[in-house]
Amino acid sequence: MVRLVDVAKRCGVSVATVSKALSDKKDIGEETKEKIRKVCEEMGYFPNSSARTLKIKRSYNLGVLFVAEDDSGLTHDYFSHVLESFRMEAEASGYDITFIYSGQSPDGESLNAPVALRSMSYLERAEYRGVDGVLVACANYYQPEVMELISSNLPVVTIDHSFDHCSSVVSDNVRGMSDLIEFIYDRGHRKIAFIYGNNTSVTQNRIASYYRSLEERGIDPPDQYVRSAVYRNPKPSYDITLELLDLKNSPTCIIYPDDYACIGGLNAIKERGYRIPEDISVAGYDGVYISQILEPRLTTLRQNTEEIGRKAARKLISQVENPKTAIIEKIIVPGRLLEGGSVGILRS
Amino acid sequence: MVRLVDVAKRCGVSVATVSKALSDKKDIGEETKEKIRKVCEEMGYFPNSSARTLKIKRSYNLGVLFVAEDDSGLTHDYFSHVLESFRMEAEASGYDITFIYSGQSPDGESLNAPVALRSMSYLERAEYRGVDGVLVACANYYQPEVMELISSNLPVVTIDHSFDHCSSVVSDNVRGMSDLIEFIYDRGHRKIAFIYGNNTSVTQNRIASYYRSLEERGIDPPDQYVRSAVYRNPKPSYDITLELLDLKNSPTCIIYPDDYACIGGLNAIKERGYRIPEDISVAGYDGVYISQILEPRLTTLRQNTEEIGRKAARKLISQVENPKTAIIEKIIVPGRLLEGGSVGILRS
DNA sequence: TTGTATGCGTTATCAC
DNA sequence: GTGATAACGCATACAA
Repeated sequence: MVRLVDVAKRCGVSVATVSKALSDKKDIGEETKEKIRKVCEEMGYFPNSSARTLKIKRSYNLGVLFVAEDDSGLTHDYFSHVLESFRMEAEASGYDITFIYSGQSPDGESLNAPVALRSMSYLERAEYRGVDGVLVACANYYQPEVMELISSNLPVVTIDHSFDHCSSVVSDNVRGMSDLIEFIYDRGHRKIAFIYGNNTSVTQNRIASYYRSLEERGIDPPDQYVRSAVYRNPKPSYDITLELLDLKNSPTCIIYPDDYACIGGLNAIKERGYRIPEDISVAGYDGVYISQILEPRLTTLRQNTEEIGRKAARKLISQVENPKTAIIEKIIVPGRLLEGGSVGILRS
Repeated sequence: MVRLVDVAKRCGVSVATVSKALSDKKDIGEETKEKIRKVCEEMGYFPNSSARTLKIKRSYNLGVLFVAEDDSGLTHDYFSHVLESFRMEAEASGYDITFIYSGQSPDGESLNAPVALRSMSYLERAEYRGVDGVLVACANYYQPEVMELISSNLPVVTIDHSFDHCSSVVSDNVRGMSDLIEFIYDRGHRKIAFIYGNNTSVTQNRIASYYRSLEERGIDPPDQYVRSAVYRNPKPSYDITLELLDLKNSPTCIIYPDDYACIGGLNAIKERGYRIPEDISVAGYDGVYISQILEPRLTTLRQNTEEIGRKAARKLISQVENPKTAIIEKIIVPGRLLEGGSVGILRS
């Protein structure tokens, strides 16, 4: 590794001059700057981020905390897309990304901790690594450890959940669900069932929006139509679908927690010998890749993960770079209806 | 942030004593150590990783480089699973993970670079961040920038591609394909087509293994049966499937590049009005989640992503921690056949 | 057994 | 305009 002093020697100037030249300070002569830049190029000089961070207390590194309910971690379709977009935007602004996790190994002992101390909380880990800010995406935001991080002085942006004291980027589930209902209603459906996922604020918004959208259209769905299942898990949706199909007053369209869960429904429907969308209509949520390569393509609501990730990165970075003028903000990102072909037109 | 000097003061000892106590050096009294540890706990002390890294030249941070062909990045199913497993193993050993990327933004200028210099190569970025080692997963390993990284002195482990001078963890594609062929053959199929993906060493291994496995069974597949398509893209596989179905001597079973591409095949087959597996059999590759919730479940070869990620982390860390005794090694991880139901039994 | 002093590579403050 | 020099927080060789 070539250091500042190496290029200083080569240029016949002091390290201070080189440092200032590279920061483009105005008290260095233009010719000197030019020469120094040239030599840096030649020698392949880049600063040492640890030394730099130590000195200026800015790491140009962002932490990412993701705690899924089912430990799916990075393999979670929705989050991995958000993260990818977040990463690209952060990178474009010169920031690196480091995962944050608590040192809590399964057995409660951290094997190779930097020092012989108890394991760190998320916040401690973030401070230890000196990240400038943290992106938090979480199934359950009310874990004490997560709350500690969110309540800290570190810039934090949360995904799909809002706190008073911290900016957030949330997918517009209210609008999403109402768009979905509108589309389904307009195709003639009146008996619309909704199988929802695990209890989170996202789910609550979707349920509320489901009821409200139907109410606005003079529909009061029976309780049997609103059922609880599990995100990304086809089995519960499969079971409930069979039950719904067996109702004497069965729905003509079923909305699922998400596209994966919807596949459980597809299997149940196939098993009963019904065709989609001729005999029964279905809709998913998320608009994941797979939903659009199935035949028929799923009617679903594509969440705008690119935009969510990008906005989250921008917000977090602006908070890091302008702490004074940063305002707490809840950014709502609308999704887009993918019409697909799984919701049929109902003639009365 | 509470520093070493803070706990030193509180304990009435010097920073050196505290530092050594925390590193559990044997030249510090047991009572002193105990007291220091207690105070650290109370004060919530944790070291500053930048300072520590600067001093000892070990960051306990691993870089991850992933360059996909299609910019799928983290959203790539196979890699995200490998990475998740890698991450968990690394974390269990006290390592953090940072993404490595070149500062090359689309327009060739890095907007917010630490200093006014040209953008960094992967290697330069890794050195800049001071990572202890790098995991490389790449569609094309022969890019100069990737080669530079792999040829450097930094410990590197590659995924699914081997170089002489650098350890690798590879999925056993030869065995995987032969297991698949064996299963299909044993169910009575003799006319087995193979649609393969983009040209990589992985693909080459699968093709070779396909030919060899058939040859061992006295089968010489016609050229029309071996076709080129694209990974994770259903369209090319869809098109080719139609062509295969229209052959006068059409195959009884088609093997696809991967499970996603296979879905393109399913659609083509459905469109022709054929049933799976009664009229035609199909097999995928990868064993992604979706493949096992479809009906019928796909016959496919599940790559052991957990094991690949875990082994890669272990290998990389051992290389970092024991550079002297580290041996270059190619670790081959076998997959597992998922029988599914998409390959039918053929009676002659 | 503990403390003092030095340096890791950088930036920033102040002289010159 | 440029150059010493003192931090930043930590680890270690060496003194005590």
